[in-house]
Amino acid sequence: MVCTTDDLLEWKDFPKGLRILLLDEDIHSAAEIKLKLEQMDYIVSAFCDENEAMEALSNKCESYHVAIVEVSTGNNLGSFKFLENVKDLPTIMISSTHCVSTTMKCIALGAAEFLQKPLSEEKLRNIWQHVVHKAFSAEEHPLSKMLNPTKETVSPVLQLAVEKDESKVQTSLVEIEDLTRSHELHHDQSTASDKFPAPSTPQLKQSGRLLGEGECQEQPNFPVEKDPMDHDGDAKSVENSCNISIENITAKVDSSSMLVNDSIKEEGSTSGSKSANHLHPGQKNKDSIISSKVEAGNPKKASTSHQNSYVTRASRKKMKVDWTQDLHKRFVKAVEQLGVDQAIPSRILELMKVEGLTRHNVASHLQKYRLNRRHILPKEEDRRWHHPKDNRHSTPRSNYQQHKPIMAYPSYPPSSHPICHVWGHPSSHLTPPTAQTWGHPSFPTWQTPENWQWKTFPGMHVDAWGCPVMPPSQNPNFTIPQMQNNASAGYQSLLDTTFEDSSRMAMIESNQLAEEVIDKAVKEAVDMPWLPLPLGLKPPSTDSVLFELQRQGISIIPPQNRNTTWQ
DNA sequence: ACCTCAATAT
DNA sequence: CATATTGAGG
Repeated sequence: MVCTTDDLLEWKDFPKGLRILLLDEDIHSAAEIKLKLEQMDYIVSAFCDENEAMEALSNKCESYHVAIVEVSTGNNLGSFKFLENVKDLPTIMISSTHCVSTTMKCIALGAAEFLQKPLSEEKLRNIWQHVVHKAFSAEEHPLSKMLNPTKETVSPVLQLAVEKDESKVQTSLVEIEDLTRSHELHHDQSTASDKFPAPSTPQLKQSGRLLGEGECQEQPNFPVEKDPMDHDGDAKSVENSCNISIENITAKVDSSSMLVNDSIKEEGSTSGSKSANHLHPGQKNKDSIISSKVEAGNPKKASTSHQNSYVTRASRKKMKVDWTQDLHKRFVKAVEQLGVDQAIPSRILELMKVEGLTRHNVASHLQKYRLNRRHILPKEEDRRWHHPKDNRHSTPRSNYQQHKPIMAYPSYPPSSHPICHVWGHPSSHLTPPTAQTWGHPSFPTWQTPENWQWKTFPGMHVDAWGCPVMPPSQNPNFTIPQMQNNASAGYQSLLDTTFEDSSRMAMIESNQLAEEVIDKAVKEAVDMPWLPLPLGLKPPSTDSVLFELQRQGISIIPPQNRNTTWQ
């Protein structure tokens, strides 16, 4: 995004000073257009050579707000190339010939608009709208892309007068007309908002979630992300960055939804608005707008930001984040990347790279996530640890085990490669065939009960909410004897002090990871006796185990073990 | 400033 | 009833 909404809000006489990159092979045409644009107080850099233009772009990436590119009959390729390379920039294609297919192609490639020469002043005057559009849709509200741009962009304005009644929208549109006119006189921030809807940028995003929240048995989980590249983890990120946005977040909003919310977050909130909110908890949400109150309570702020006040305040509507499969996948990925115990909302948020998602959303989700883990893991633990037979032999330590593990996280080092996810961590070669992960009929949406159950299987890497990596169809009861005898055995020597009765270990529904868990726990207990025992243990990922083993100087792990283990 | 937990809303 | 959001406390 070249221009943020904040930028816009602080932009005094907005369209003026907009920096335009103009690319037209015809030097005369270029000069002509440049002149016109400059008459409107735009700042124009004209280029006749696309390479020069692109170079200029790369040199000072951020210094253009919009690009105007001529697509001449002879030079389609160059223009397209340029277009594809500047996706960040709202780009307006111009041409003297009218060709539908060319137009379509341009639009498909991300052009904001296609204008036919000659360019009237009318046409040129409004190009700033694309900047605004970009700013809004790209930055603050990726969500908006799935809504009708017009309606939604208008909404902040409408909110001044309208609650949530669609019918009133019509009437309010009139008001907007007025605003539009008045803005011509003095451009203030209202400009941004009232004219915003204007650009008729086609929305090519075809995906979007059509399904409400109903059953939708079909193939709800078919990766809504049309992004087949996703599986490569990160990397990739063409010019589109790897951020996901709209498609994967579904916000249920009423007509007057969000806009620029985020101004709320940092400065906007301050003490003023916040206290205002708190003072009247009674009416906190509902449909009431709190704008006036806020400004009253905070005169200073009001004065400086009154123009954007409605932009800021109008967004007070809550939007509900629908944690789709993909979102959740990202979430889990992030959490694992950080290490379950070190995963904090802000970091997760960063890693997820989902625009429009707030820290609160993540925190909330994290809360649930942890809750579920705690819920499921102790049960697992109980099953494993609470073998009545052994009570007699129990050392103080093992007595400890009887306490219900409440705190959750073992502190094994974060694994750089999460092993497998239920819904697939496609980058992992260990991932089961895709048919078994997501997209398969037997694995419907993550919201469906099946997926939401915290089934765990011994030895499986615990994903998401403590779900096993493997689809249930796989034999859940497999065991891995080898590990016990090899690495684990050596490893165990470190632990003898604590677990003298290895017979008990054998009894434990022997699977490798259970062993590892124990080993790990005991090791920590041994290493750091002053700390309370790690509670709520879960099977560590293979990576972390290997890491630990290596750290201990044990690097002899027959490769076939891993294969058999995870196969 | 942020994280967590608990309460509350949808 | 489950899940998301809001609010308060650490």
